[in-house]
Amino acid sequence: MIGLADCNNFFVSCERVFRPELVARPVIVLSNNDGCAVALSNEAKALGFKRGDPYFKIKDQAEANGVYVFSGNHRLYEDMSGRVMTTLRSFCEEIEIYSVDEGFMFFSDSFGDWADFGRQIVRTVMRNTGIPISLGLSSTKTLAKVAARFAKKYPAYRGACVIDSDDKRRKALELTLINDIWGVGRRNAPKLRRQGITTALQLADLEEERVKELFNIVGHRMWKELNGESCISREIVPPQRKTITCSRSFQADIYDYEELRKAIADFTATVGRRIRGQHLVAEALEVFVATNRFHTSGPQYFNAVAQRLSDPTDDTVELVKAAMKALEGAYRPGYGYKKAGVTITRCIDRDAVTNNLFVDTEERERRRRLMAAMDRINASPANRNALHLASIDSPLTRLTRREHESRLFTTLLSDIIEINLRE
DNA sequence: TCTGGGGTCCTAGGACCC
DNA sequence: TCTGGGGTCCTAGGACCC
Repeated sequence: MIGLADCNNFFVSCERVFRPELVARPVIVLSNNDGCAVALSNEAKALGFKRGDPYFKIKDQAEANGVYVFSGNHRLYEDMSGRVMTTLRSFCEEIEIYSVDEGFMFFSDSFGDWADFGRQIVRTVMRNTGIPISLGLSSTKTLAKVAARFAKKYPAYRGACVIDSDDKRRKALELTLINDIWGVGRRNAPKLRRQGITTALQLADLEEERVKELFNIVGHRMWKELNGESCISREIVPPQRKTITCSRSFQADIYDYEELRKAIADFTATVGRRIRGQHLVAEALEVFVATNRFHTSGPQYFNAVAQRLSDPTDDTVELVKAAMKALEGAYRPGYGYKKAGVTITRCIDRDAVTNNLFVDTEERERRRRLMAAMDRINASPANRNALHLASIDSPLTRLTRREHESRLFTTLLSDIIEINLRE
């Protein structure tokens, strides 16, 4: 049996844990730079607000409706996610952390009443973390996803829905629209509809030969999964990252090259910290800059320039040097840049690197210790970025807007909630 | 004024090799 | 006049996911 545990309106639920008065009230969490709505409570959805709505367009209406608005506090959400996963792990042999708010659970033992067991998991996660989840249980990942949708949609399931017979499977697929299947996106849904396929059951009931004709191997895999044949692999140990990106939109367009250099250096320091945390080194990176794509009246410009590292490295100083070189290639004066970023495009395992014969190993070791010391000091929530390269000057925090940020309730001692006790 | 960020996989086509 | 066949690697773009 495979379970999919999905946190309900996750970012909103995280905020509500520490602001319980917001339960049953409309709440919206915004993306970076307070740009778009990315998480909405059911009450906010009922008012007509949608995921992806630009905040400046809905701001007035949100205020008029008494919607509580938050800037994204991702360090809080990451920590809450860890707590949820820990509880899930205590119920199954293996777990795959699929995203910040979803985990696949793998059970080898059989439990008599799966629905009952599922509800026990849901209740325990709520008790341990304060986060409401929906749990789907079935024989494949794709069917577990379908089940979780039902668990979320219909309160009668009390959080857990099980698809463990062919009858239930067919019924569930009949009620599932093609665009609600995991793996069918906005481009392929219309294609399927043109074939006369509107429900998941119609897709599942196609002849296998017909499926091979119509779709590529992704579609074929999906078809098997819908028919109960599990073929999407479990990823219990997270696979090694292939790319690592840090990019941001800015509050206001940047015209100044020096300002852009600082921002890129800051992004590079972030990917450097992350690459070291995962025991990887970079073989190549890429820097991109872009003007505001919504400003159709002004001149548009986008460019991305790649830069190889002669020696694979995880050293922020080396990475910043390479990024500055790439930026030189990408930058054109005269444009207002709205967005920029850095991607490590080739990550390889640190231990798999063949050392360059001519590298100064003593110097390299000193630098490694310097980076380790810097990471150690910066790791504490209270010291966030206390140490950084002089070229940076923390634009990441300076250049983006976050006017509704909540506190680090779970990781910073000075941010913990206060409770007033009255007689 | 104000429109997110970070990933993966698949496929087609070009470069290159023998 | 006549211009192969087969393979790998890399990259860009598309589609999808959260």
